[in-house]
Amino acid sequence: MTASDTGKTEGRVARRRRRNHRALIDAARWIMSQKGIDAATMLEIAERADVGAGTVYNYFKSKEDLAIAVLEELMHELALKIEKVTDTFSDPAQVYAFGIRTVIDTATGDLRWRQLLYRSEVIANAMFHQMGPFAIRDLERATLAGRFKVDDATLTWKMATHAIVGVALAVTNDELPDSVVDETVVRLLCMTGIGREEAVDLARRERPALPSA
Amino acid sequence: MTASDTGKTEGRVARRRRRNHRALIDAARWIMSQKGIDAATMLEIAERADVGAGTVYNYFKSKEDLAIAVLEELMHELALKIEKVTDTFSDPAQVYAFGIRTVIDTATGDLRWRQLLYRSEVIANAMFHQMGPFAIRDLERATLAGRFKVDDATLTWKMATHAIVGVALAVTNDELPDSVVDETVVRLLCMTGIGREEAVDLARRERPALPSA
DNA sequence: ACAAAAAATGAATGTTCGTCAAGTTTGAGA
DNA sequence: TCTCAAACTTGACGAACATTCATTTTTTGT
Repeated sequence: MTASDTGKTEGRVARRRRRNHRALIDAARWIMSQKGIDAATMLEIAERADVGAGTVYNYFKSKEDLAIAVLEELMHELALKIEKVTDTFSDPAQVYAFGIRTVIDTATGDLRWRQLLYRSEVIANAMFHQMGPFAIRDLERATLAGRFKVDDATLTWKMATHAIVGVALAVTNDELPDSVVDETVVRLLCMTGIGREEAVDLARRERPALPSA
Repeated sequence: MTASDTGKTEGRVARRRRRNHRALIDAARWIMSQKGIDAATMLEIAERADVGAGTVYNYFKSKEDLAIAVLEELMHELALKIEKVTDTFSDPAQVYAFGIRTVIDTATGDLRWRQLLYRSEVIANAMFHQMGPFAIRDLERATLAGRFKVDDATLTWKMATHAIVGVALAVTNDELPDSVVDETVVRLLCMTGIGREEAVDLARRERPALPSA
């Protein structure tokens, strides 16, 4: 029996492997989003994906491995959606502003995301509470002393900064009023060097809805 | 029998409560630092603290609760140590630079910290890989188009930024060479508005050792 | 058609968290 | 000093779970 007898050239096996892989990620994504990573059980995921309990381990080394796959996919999809919407924007600053805003909104408003990011909340909280007050004071002093001014910084770092801060903010706050998100976006935009007034303007501009699929 | 007969006015009970509380945090801290939060078992912690397995739950609602207490204490202690060293600095910019550097160094170099911050690694990684490339590109475009310039930003946000980015960097990289940490500190300092040359200078200055206790 | 290789299966294993009934300590009043 | 109720401690226990593995099923090459 040759490959061409059993199906397409690619082979049934490869196709089934892909189907199972997909089904597992989909199942894990659904369940983990509903109950959080810890509360989701491997058996439940396996059942929903319609495979035996042991089969999961042919596809993912461990529960953590599976959770990573889910997180990566979720973030990748969000990035693509943002990409799609901003494709039509003419102002590149607006593209960026929309991206930040959308990441924050999604992490704040979508309960499924909250569940998945849950654990980082603990760490972000501890950081804010324990290190924050000291660092703020030091920064203020250095600025008052005229030692810190403003200068443009490396793009990569600004990016990392914005993304992480935004999500940390989103995950750390239970009920984030719209006005706070607005102000946050403005402040993050200010860090890019744009003036505050323009940042306010950018943040206020109407935002198209994300594509749902 | 009055309170004064049984010990100090405060009472034996309160004292034992404090002793146990301390012993539990100490034990949890030791064990969680060695094996990570997940691998540390409540029984092991109880044994090391010299209390019954059930007693832990009279002091902490859950394992997570205990882990939070440990994290907060650890970070608070680090903040205090930094405070102590920088007290003698004359240049406030140097105070800040030292703080950043020390947080990064500690999170990178100290295996105990790595263990405790472990889970955020997953999220930070996913963020960097999935959102990073898009955000970088958007930022570049906005900058090339002349839409983003440089301006001073809110102190609080810069603080949050620095702390989180530094730790994310530290936790996300397995073997971080000194030169990379140097460069990182310089970049972070640049974001405060100080010029690059001075940032390099600040980062290179000799750093006193932290107090060990 | 057959046997060897690969994958799937789900019952069994070994741990773990958190609970709880039973026992112990505490300290105010008699 | 003795008594008693409230508060605390204890360790055995139950339920739940991630992961393993011997067995069965499917696939592949000849």
